[in-house]
Order: sequence, then structure tokens, then C-alpha cells
Amino acid sequence: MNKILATKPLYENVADLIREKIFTHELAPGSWIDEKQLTDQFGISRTPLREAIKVLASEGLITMKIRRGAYVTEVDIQEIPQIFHVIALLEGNACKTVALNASDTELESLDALHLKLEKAAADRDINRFFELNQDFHDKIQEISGNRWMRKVITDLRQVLKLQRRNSLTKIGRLEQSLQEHRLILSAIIARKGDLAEELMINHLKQGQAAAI
Amino acid sequence: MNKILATKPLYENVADLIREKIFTHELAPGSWIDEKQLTDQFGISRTPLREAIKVLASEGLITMKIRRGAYVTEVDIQEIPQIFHVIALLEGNACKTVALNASDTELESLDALHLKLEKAAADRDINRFFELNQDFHDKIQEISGNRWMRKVITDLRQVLKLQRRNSLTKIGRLEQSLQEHRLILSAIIARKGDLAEELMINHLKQGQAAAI
DNA sequence: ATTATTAATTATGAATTCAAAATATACTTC
DNA sequence: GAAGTATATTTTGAATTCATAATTAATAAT
Repeated sequence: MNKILATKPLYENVADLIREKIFTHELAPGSWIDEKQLTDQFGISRTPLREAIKVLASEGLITMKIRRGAYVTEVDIQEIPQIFHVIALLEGNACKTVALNASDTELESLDALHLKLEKAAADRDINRFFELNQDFHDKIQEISGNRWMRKVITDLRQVLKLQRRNSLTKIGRLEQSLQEHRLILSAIIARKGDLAEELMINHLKQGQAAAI
Repeated sequence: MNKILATKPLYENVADLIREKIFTHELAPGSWIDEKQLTDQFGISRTPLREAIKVLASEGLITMKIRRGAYVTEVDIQEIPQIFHVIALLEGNACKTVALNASDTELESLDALHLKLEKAAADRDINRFFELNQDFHDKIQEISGNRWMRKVITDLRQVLKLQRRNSLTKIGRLEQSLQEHRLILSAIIARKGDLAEELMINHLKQGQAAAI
């Protein structure tokens, strides 16, 4: 862990590292956060580690039990649809905003992104598809221009990631997802706000169904 | 600061204290968080204070600048409508959910709360009105039953509180707000989901207008 | 052998210490 | 007196230390 260029405070880097471990299930839901183990592994002291833990706790990724340590949050299975519901509401609305307000240049960049997605799908490059899929959603939020909505969606998506290990790997889901993206994009380009919103909500509901 | 009963970790209590200071503008937006000053005042060490600061930063209340300390977040004035937009979307939807799914018992408790609100208004008890007004909104979210939506709304409301010092004090706004609540409640009781949603969104937009 | 009780170990919460960076102050020099 | 440099002070970031609570291991008693 060299610290030649400390562009970020240490605790943020540590938080990133722990997030990674959580998402790869190296730290699975319910498992105890062993401070000693992690400080040894990262070569740091407990101070920045504990700061990182507290930040992750406030994001909902970690649950702290007083005087008995921190644990990776176990999301109650029945809360998953609730989280999806909020995300769908927000992303759907962002989609509508983009359809109604985006500049032509912005729509072009969204279209360009979608083209890459088509390419990845044609190449059967699952990882790249997964990544670009995420980028497509991100791009819509970026264009819609609501910084706070974006932060909320990002945080909630994180919590979701605790649960499912990408639902896109399910047979047929990739192709279906791609098709849904096509429809969303054309609704946006056609400036059909309500339709775009509805399609996005439906797209996310499909994802939810696949995830459970 | 006696610690007879440590029911909460210290850093959470500290975070609460700082939040208070921020909301009362004792720590105004843009002002520097003086660690020494606060540790002296609270009679604690820098460790739990800095943990609290990081949590508040992840909530958006505080902004950290690397190697030059923490500052109370200054919300860009043009972001206020964005935050309102997200809150309106979510609270509106919660309202609809309540109208369509709440049990009769739950509706009764909501009605009881509204009655207290009417009482406070009749008594011209502004502080109590303000408090009950908040409780009414909370209750709707509680009944709607989406824990995550609730957390999101709570966090965003916090950020809003940075900006405006309660808009209800504006002349006439209190009476108008009360009237809006009446309409929302009756739409809910009449089980008119879409109307309840629309009224709630409108109510929040009015609040926004008053706040700016 | 199983359950209680006590002692040893480990983990957590929080204060303190230390090094490096940033800011403020004092001192030159022109 | 102003501008620039050097020194001192403060502040931040992070490691270390310390006290107490929780857990585990060891011992004793039935």
C-alpha cells in the first residue's frame, strides 16, 4: 500500500476496499468485520479503518452492534422489493426528464453508449455488457441532472448488490435486458416522456424478478 | 458529559449534537468545523468527533476538504428544487400507497394525528404545529412501510434544513398548509390513491415555493 | 462428566501521541 | 512601507496507547 500520491483521504480508500470485499462476498452478509485482520491486511492502523466502517454503516452496508463489533448488513429478503421500488420510481422519473429535456448532443452520447452495449452483447462479452449496462443507467441519471437523485440511487444500488450476484447471468435475461434498453432508448429519442418512464420502471421490475 | 448509561456509541451522540448545531445555524453553512473548539466544548477527544464528522459528511451535511478540514455544506441554491423534486416523488408515492393499502386502524391513527394538528393550529402554537406537521408526514411514510424510502426522505430533509429556516412561519402559509393536509387526508381516507399522490406533491411544491 | 466460577485473553471504544502539512507570525531586504 | 523569505504555531491525518467490556480458557465443585 504505497502512499506516494494521497489524492484521497485514507479512510475513503479503505472504505472502497471494504466495499469491494463486500460485493465480491469475500465479506459475506452477516460476517463479522475483523478489525485486526483488516488492518494487518491493509497495513494501516485501526483509526482510518474504523472511520471507514462508520461511513459504510451510514450507507447501510455495515451494521454496528454496540460493544460487539461491526457486521456486513444482512438485508431482509422482503426489503429487496422495497428498495427496487424506490430505485424504479427515481430512475423512471429520471428517464422521463431525459426524454423531455435532454439536448440532442446528450441524446447522441446516450445512443453511442447503447451502441457499445449492442456490440458487447453481440460479442457475448458478459462482463463488458454488465459494465456498459450500468453505464447506460448512470448516463441517464447524469443527463437528467439531479445530483441528489443520483446519490440516492447509487447508495440504494449498493445495498442491492449485497444480495444478488448479478441477475444478468441468468439465461436469456441478457438478451431480454438488451431489448428493453432498445425500447427505452427509442422512447427517449422520440421524446415520449411517459412511455420512457413506464418502460424504465418495467425494465427494473424485470430485473427484480430475475434477481429473486 | 457523564457516561453512566452508554446506550449509544459516543460518535452517534456527537453526530446528533453537531446536527443540532448545524440546524440552529450555530454552525452556519460554509463555516469551518473547529475540532479543538468542539472537543473542548463536548469534553471528548478528537477520535469520536472525527468519526462523527465523517458520518455527517456521508450524509451530505458536511463537506470535507483534504488537508484543510471540514465545513458545513453550502447547498447550491439551484439544487434545492432538485432535492424537493426527489422528496415530492417519494412522499407522493408513499401517500398513494397509504391510500390504497393502509388498514382502517392505521388510517384512524393518521386521522388522530391530524386532529392534534388542527388543535395546535387553533391554539396558534407554531412550534407544536411545526412538530406535528412533521409527524404527519412521518406517519404516512411509516404506514407506507418502506424503510428504505423513509431513510432516503429523512436524509434529504436534513439537507434541506441546512437552507431554509422553517417556511411555515411565513404569514398565511400555516393556514394554507393545514388546508392542504386536510385535502390529503380526505383523499387518503376516500382511498383515492392518485389524487392523494397529486395533492401531496402539490403540497410539497407549495412548501418549496414558500421556502424560496 | 457437566456445570459454575474464576482467571486470562481478546476486542472495542476512546484518549493520547506523533509526523507532516498548512497557516500565521516575525524578520529581512530593498 | 511593501514584498519576500524564514521561523513558529496550529491543524490535520494517522498510529499508538489505555481502560473497560466481552469472550474464551482454565479450574473447581458437585
